[in-house]
Amino acid sequence: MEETEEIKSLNFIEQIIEKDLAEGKNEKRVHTRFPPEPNGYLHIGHAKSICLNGGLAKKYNGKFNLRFDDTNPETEDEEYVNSIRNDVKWLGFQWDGEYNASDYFQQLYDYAVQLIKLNKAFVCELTAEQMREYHGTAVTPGKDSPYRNRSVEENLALFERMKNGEFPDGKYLLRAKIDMASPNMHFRDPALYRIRKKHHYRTGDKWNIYPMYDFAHGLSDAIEGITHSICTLEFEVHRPLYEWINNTLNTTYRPQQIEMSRLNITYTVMSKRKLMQLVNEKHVSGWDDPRMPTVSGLRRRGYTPEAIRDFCERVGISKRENLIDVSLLEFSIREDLNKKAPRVMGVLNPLKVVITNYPEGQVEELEAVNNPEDESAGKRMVPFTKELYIEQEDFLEVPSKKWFRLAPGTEVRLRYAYFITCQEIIKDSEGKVVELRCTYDPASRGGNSPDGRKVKGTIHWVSAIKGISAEIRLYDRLFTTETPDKGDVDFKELINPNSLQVIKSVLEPSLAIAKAGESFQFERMGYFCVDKDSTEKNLVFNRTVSLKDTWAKIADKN
RNA sequence: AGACCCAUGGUGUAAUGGUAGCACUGCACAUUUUGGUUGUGUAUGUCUAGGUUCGAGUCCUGGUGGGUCUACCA
Repeated sequence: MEETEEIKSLNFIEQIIEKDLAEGKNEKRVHTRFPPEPNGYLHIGHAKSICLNGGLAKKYNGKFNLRFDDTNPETEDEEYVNSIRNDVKWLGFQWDGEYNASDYFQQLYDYAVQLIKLNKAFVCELTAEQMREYHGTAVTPGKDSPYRNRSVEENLALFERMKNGEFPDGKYLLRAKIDMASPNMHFRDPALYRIRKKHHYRTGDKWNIYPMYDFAHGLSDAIEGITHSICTLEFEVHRPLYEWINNTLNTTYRPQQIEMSRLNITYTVMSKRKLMQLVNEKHVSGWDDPRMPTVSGLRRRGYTPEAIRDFCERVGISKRENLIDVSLLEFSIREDLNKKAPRVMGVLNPLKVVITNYPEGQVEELEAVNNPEDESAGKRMVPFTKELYIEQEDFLEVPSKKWFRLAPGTEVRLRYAYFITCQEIIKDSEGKVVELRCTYDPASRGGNSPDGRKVKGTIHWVSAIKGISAEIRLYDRLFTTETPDKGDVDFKELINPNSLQVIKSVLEPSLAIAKAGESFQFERMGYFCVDKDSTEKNLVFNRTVSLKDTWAKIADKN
């Protein structure tokens, strides 16, 4: 046990933590946090962050906070807070403390006052356009604001009046006094507080000024005693400012910001802004549309927390740009569902089969295994009748040499039932095959012939009279290209028009009592779960993911 | 352009100066009452040029390529 742990390699963040621990840094504490802004639903990139931060706290016997980074009253909302809590919990993580940046508004204000007193901040009244002008560019230094040398007293008075709501939005701005010539743009007297007379979903109308991210985030981390503050790569250039603020204000705790790369997955987009657009412009049915890479969408699609955690583990932690093949996500869910999902038979696209030598009106209950991967799942009975449905794609009038399934004159096994042989094809006026006449071998009951005769193919089936109908929603990737948000065309033009296909199918009767959220493997077809739209009268299933289909690959090649 | 960051098979990630490994994907075979699962095998890799060293994916320098920043968003 001890040995295997030592063999397992550490990611770069774990290496930093173990070094800190070894050096006795932070009183040997590990305290992480997940700091979402409540302005959208969580996606699988957030899930990765939750798994990392929550997992690190668990691994190093530390603490893990959930903190809503609610410093922008214009975009944030309670609805998002609730969905975020729900998603984090569902993923299997329990936070030690739940906080809000808005809990610290008074402390943050006091810190700002302190900064003014240290002559490290000033009230500026340049307009946004003027600011841009004074800001300089990457190659040219900026210019000092003409308001930069106000007295401490004047700054204090102005800042207080900003707080008291004496000025309109945008009139004044509290800025740090650092260095307008710094090559790091974030050091060019960054904005700390802006006037925004907006109702905040938690603090109401109490505040007329709101702190900016750079000011609020590092201080919130310090206030909570966070030791390792993990964020994504785009905040790398903010780190000197993050440290400047905590060092200048001489906070008790000095959390360390560590940046890692974002998660990207092929054939989807992973930015809240773009996901929001898909929702608002009705390209999907909502944040929880099963095609969305949101936690709620994946959940509705039938993904399990275990599969998502496994995926987040597999993608790894690093600082390079990456693009994870969506097949890795599919691997994780297949692996989990393969162990757990009960097997059933469902015919997606039915083709009628009449067993000509089977007694009219007879119903036999045949025994079927619920899960070959899990003996404890037990067995069930499936009704067999003279008229059945099989999958349209399991019959081919002119088969290739590698075809194992049904064709004129060939024999196949009906799973858990009988060997049948196709004797006759019935077509409609357009030449489409609408019915098959087959004979069965009564001696092959259960699926084995006493004479040892072998069949190459086993296909699934459902009794035509005992089967139940259901709506099945088949999902495909939401976009037609691997990286819809790269390149010149607008990502919405790359939406896959066939990402949702709704069909009417027929399922074995045991599924009549399936509950919303339950997952099944429809043998040979894939994993399906009951959608929340499902009712007793109209069963609705989502296809979570198809099974690996070796035959489709062979067929594709020809 | 300036600052910062990154560079290992198709993809992702290990190797912490000493045999380039693992996973996904692909391909092949075996097993199979799911063309599923499982098992076995296999293909493909250290961006480049120098340097340090007995020895470099790892350290140093230059180049190249990619990313980020230049919001009163986070």
